[in-house]
Amino acid sequence: MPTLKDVAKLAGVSFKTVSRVINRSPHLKDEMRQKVLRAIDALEYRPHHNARHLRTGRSNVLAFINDDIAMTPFAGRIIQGAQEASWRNGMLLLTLHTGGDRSFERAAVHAAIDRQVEGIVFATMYHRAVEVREAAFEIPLVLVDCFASNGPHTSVVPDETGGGYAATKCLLERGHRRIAMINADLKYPAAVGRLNGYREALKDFGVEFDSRLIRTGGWWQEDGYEHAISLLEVKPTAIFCVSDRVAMGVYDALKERGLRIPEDVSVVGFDDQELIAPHLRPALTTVRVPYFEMGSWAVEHLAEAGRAVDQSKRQIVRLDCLLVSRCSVSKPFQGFAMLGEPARASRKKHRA
Amino acid sequence: MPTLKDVAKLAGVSFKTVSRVINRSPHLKDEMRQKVLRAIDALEYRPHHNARHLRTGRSNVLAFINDDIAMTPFAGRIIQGAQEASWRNGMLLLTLHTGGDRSFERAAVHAAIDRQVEGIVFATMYHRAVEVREAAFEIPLVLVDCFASNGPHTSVVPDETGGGYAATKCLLERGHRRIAMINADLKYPAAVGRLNGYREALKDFGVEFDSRLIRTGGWWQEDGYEHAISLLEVKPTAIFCVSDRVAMGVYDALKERGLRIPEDVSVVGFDDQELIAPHLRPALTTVRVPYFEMGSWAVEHLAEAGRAVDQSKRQIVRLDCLLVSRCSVSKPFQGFAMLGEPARASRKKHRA
DNA sequence: GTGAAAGCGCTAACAT
DNA sequence: ATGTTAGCGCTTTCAC
Repeated sequence: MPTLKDVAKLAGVSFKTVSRVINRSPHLKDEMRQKVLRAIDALEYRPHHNARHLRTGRSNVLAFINDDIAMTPFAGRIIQGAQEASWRNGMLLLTLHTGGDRSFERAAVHAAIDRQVEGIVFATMYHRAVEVREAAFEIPLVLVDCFASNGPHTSVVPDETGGGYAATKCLLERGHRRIAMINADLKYPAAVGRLNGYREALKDFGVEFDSRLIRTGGWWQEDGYEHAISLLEVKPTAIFCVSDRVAMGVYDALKERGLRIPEDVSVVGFDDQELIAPHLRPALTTVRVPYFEMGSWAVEHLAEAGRAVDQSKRQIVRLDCLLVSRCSVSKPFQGFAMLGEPARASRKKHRA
Repeated sequence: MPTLKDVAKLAGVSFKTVSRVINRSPHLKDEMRQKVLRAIDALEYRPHHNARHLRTGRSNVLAFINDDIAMTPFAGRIIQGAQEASWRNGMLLLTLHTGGDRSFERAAVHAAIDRQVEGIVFATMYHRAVEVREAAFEIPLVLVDCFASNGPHTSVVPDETGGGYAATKCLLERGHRRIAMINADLKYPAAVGRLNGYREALKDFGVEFDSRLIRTGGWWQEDGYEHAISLLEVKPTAIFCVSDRVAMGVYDALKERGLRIPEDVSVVGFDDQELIAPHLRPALTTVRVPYFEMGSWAVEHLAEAGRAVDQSKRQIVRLDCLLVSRCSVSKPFQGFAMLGEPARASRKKHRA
């Protein structure tokens, strides 16, 4: 690998002049610059990034640490956002995953710091509280899809409440009044936020909250299936699901009972999983979580922090969760009328 | 940040002695070592990794470059495998994604080389041929889930044929003879391999290949749905799907026609997507693709190459695709008998 | 405008 | 067994 000196020798200048060319120093004769540029080209010289770093103290590397990347396609979107933002800012990402192991988490942070990363992005695979280890205090840190349970730390999370509101509103606007919600356990911030959004929307439309329309459990297809079955007794005209996977289970249950979506029951999901939502029959109306944007926000924030080191103003930023309209929502029972079937009969079938 | 010299001063030794302690040099008095260790502890000294690298020429960093990480949960498994192997070998991973953009790919490789990575793992989100850019020739390279169309390069891919064989065999062993396959376009190596495996298994069981049982198209639920509908005319007792997503579509079609899985038709998928396969009703029997293992193999190979630099013996390694048995496969029509229904009637229903 | 010298934090080679 | 010197490839400071 050629070095500055090799280039200088070939160009017949001091090696400092080469350095000046590379760093675009303004005080340089043009002929000098051309000579050097030619030599650089000829040797295919590329600056030794780490040597530069040793001198300047800037590594231009960020660490991306996450608890588990393999189990969810979300992590990929966060990384992608972080990655693109890094690239824009001339930085690279050192990625580490901890598998959720606390002692490994500590080791990962240390490994990153030892590599002189300029900041750490810590992302979790679902929205939750995390305890920030002391080691991470040494350098700028941004939490993604999680927030610190101990002390203030900059963090970026989805606006779950806004998402729940958007999902419910789209149902209310179409005329639904008996809207069920299949939620996850309230120990999850996402579940709490989405329920709050649901209640707020109800209130704004003057619909009274009815706890009999609420189910609470897990995030999975199985949960959706079971709760949908039990919900049929309460005769909802629409079901808001806490996740796309729950919505999948709801689809199964509804179809099994001979109910059509959206003619008989409208369904809204949450997550906009590209592998699932657009490919269900009918394609699922759902809420998009801004994973990409969170990853990118985190890195942009870190890059800014590098310039103006004001880590003092720590904050929790909530990014919008937007509704993605597809085909699983319609007016209540409209489909029956359109098909020419007597609305009463279908109603009976549904509510039997 | 404290340096070697700070530690040396505190411990009252030369700074080279400290270096020796850190690098576990054998020739050291124990009292010396203790003194130094105490000073290191007191100052919370941590070696400056990049300075060390500058001297030794070893960065202990690998680049993980992939075309697109966000669109598939597979990428996460590859990264995870690569990551854990890196950690075992004292290395870290610099991740970059190219978004499939060729010029960006080039830039990414250069950025990685400029950071003095010791090797590159290049992974694709689905099994395919890639053209390796000249830039990548400079340092050790391993291709994951893809292979080089130009010249020999070490690469690790799934054994698609073995996977197709395993899926088909499990059906044949249960007594199925009319086994349909919903495949993807044959421009994909995965589709070719899985079809070959299907045919090999058929041959081993003395079953003649029947092209009317084959459908070719895309990877998605929609494809599965449409092909399943058209397949019902040919009365298969089992359907082998090229992907879990295709299997999802098949489930939809079968259920819509009142056919039960596996009682009326057995279904096998491919991919073992943890978000889908175990949560379908019934849980999907499928074939696991060794993403984790491929990622980890790539890094282990690179780490070995670092020790014994024998890049000459380039190779394509195929890793096993194993069957994951769940509930979507049974003997042909067995369910009808078990339910006490006359087998003939059910047969009629199915083949009508 | 250009060059010479110093040094970032560390390890390798040679002393002692 | 420990210390001294040199230098990895680069940028910064300060002469000229």
